[in-house]
Amino acid sequence: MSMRRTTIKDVAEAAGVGVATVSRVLSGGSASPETRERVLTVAAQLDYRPSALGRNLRQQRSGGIGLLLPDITDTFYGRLADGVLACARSAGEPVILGATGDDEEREGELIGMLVEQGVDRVIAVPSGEGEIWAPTLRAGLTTVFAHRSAGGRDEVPSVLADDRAGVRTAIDYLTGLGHRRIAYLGGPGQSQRLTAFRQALGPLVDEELIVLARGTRDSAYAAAAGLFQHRPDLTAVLAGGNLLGEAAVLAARELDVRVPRDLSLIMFDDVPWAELCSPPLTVIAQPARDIGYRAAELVLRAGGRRPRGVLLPTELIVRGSCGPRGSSRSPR
Amino acid sequence: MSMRRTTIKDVAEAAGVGVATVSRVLSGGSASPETRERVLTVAAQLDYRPSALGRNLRQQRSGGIGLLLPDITDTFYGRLADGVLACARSAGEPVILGATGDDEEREGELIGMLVEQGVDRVIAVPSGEGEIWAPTLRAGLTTVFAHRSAGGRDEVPSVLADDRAGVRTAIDYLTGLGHRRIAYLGGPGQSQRLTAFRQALGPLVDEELIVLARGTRDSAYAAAAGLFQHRPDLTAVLAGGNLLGEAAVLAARELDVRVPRDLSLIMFDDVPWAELCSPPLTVIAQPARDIGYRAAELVLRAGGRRPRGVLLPTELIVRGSCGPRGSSRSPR
DNA sequence: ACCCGATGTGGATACGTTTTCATGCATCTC
DNA sequence: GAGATGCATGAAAACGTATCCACATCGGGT
Repeated sequence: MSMRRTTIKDVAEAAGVGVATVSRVLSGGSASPETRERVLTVAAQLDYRPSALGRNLRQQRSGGIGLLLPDITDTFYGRLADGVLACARSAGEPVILGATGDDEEREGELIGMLVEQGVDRVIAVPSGEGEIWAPTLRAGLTTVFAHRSAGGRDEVPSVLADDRAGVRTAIDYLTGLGHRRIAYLGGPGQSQRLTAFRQALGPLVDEELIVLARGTRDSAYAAAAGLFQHRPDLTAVLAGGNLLGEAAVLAARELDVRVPRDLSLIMFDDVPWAELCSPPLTVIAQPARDIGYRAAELVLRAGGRRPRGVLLPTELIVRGSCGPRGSSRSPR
Repeated sequence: MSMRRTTIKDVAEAAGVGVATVSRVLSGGSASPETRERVLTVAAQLDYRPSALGRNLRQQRSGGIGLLLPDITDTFYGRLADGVLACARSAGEPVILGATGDDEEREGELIGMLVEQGVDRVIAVPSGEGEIWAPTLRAGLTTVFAHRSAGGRDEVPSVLADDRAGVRTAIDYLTGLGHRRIAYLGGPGQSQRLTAFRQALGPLVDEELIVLARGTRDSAYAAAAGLFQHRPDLTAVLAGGNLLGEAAVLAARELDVRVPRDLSLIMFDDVPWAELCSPPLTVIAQPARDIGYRAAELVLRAGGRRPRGVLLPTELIVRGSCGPRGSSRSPR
């Protein structure tokens, strides 16, 4: 009833050769044409599939590539994951997914699990400053950071969107419309964007208009609502992520702040619903899928090389959520 | 420089026992209290982590669980995946993710890859009627279907949302508002919902008002736009998924069909942006995360048992996209 | 006092693969 | 023609673990 999987031994026997030869033929090693032919036909005939288990044990690594994301529910990371999957599939490599929830401890546990599984190639959106990565990195784990680079760990190549340029064009656009009091709604692990914001705004920057939220919807909403209530004089907001943008739209509606008349809104990340909003949201589009794909490429063809990171362009997509500075909302 | 991982042998040596004993202690087998103690402390001291590679090869299976989804970009599947991840993490099991794109061939390839990896437990949203699953199923793969059940394969337990009830309440709601010409926008692999729609509508059903799209945004938009243009007399639409709903909103806006005045719209699946739409979308919420979690539970504690499937409740969330039947749009 | 069962233990084996090494054979070089 | 060189090949080892089996020890029952 339950028959054993056909192994390399069966193939060798059926083909009348040694197992070594079969292994060589299937791994692209050298073999005489007739032997190769025979082995291949026999293997096909027996529907032989090499067991990854045996191979992994032998070469002390499980081919797969690990993917650690803060939240697979976020469409941005969904698209990123999709890119990774696409590239991995074309390479025939399995992808092991883990959700860190932007929590360093959980991230550490997941890394441990990956190592235990013999995974030696990881793509990650690092949660903290990357201290957790130090020991594993030293142990020889091929790592590529995506979307965020971890502070100190600049030995890890990273695939990033050009946040600096994105923020700059957004700010230029807003100041060009006459805005001066511009707020920034930030999420976790985006120091890059935050400094770019400060830099782009220059002397106009108002530290009180910079609000950071944690990764959850509630936290984002609280941050947005608090900001709007506390500073009715602001006329424009840059949301550093689709979650923040969603919160901003929601809070604005709740507090009767009209967009774009009372408030101009730009959101990082172009999501499908940005067009469905009313008004449609002006966004800074990030090539999420490409980020994932490129990261996978990097981690796959890193043959001991330590490739330089990649910076992908962003694009300002102007829709309807920004307008010229009108009369700022009247303080109550 | 590069030192070998500590193996079970090292632990055995350091503890002065045999490898078998160490293995037993760590696997919860029987051992004398003092031996157990000693082994555990030594193991902790050496920071020993059992290699999944060796274990997998030995017991001819790689603990992990496979997860096959049509599209990880879709927030519904994102939430589903999140549920699976949550459950798997609490069990310490890795999750191997694959995106089928609702394509049977790709699904087959992915199954093959999983089997090759030694994965023997799979959660899948099956693409077709499930014929591809027959051989693998017979080979002893523990499988649970999520969100969809495959036609013939009723030997596979499945975790589903109660589509029938969801469709019924939606239709009841719409007919209660006076609607008679109700259209259905369907996606791939949802025969369940479609038949429920026909059944709930009874004699009112108009086959011309049933439109099926493929899984892509373009296809969904084309279906919606085509439907609206072709049949200006319809007054309500049930979209069988968030992608279809998105397309419907977009097409309606493009064609100057006002919601809910000209057209009432109900969408399957409650997504965050449903509230951001104007008007906010009335939806049939599905417990996507629970579906994933329950499926993972099923597939994890299936100790040879073949558990019965699970049916999870849906909920009609009334927002602002449905209204009483007004004057239908005037045919031009 | 003897036997028997229960219990704890360690040696040995097997899992399927890749890779090293030695062997045999054919071809080339001087 | 003898030695050197190259190539195809198979036997064997190794990867780290779980489990089978044999053995020893101990306690209790007859």
